[in-house]
Amino acid sequence: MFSIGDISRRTGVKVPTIRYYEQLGLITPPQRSSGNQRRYSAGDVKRLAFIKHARELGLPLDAIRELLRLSENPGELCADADRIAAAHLKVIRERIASLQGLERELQRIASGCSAEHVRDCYVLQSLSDHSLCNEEH
Amino acid sequence: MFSIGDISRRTGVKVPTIRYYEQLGLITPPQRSSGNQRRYSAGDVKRLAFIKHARELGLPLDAIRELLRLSENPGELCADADRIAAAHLKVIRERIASLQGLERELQRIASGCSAEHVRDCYVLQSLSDHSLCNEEH
DNA sequence: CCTAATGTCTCTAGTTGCTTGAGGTTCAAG
DNA sequence: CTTGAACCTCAAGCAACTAGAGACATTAGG
Repeated sequence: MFSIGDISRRTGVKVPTIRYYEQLGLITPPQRSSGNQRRYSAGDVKRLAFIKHARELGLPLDAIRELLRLSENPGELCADADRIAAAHLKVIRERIASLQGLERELQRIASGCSAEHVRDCYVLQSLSDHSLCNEEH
Repeated sequence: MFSIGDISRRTGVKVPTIRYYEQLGLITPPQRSSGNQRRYSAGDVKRLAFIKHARELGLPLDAIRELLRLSENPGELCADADRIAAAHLKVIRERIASLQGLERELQRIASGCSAEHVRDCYVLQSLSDHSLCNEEH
């Protein structure tokens, strides 16, 4: 039996976040001590670690909810889990591509300013005037 | 004199977002028609376009607020504007690097599953067991 | 000039994934 | 038995909007 602080240290998930996950229904309400404090089992720790790991990989909570649901039915086909992972990979790749566009543009703008005063600042001019840009965004 | 819908179409910023920016003090409250509707000047359009462009580049609103303040004092040194742009570029690069780490890991996980059933699913196993990972995250 | 359609007004609440705080109770060590 | 840390609930705050309700304004067509 672990207190909420115990599983927080074990999983790296902060205490208020654990309570928040419980509120969302991602983890089931654990047993309580006689004084109404949460007492977790080893299974609860595993489940929370799963959530933590998935969050570190950037998966949104509703995808995690679905993965948890799947992992509770070991006999089901795992195509759904693969699909969720693949969809998320796609999202991440799109996000990277978009950020790389911004990176190029911002790099160009930020390195293009050789002015001293705000009046001639290329950064500010670029922001004012979209036509100074190379790419779409 | 432009209505809020006019400048929305001109800048691509949605109507409720314009009102939201006014509420935050990013744009000054415009004049009003006799019937209490907002009426904007050409200067307001420029300012809003500036904000839009900066948002498209991913700058947070408080950085934009600072850039707007700078651009109103043309005699000041523009080092601050350059610094804001450079700092944001750094943030973007870090975000890209972090996402690329996730991409590699998720790619590995997602392509490593050749199981049929959830019980043997490599995706779910990887999420349960952090030690199956190659990199930190 | 009237009417209908569209635009605009304010205000509130919802989104995602938490974090922070207030005000109070319980637990564990000494 | 006391003290200090950990825990409890509930509410609100963060970024950056978006969505909806219910009411008023504007404008184009007839």
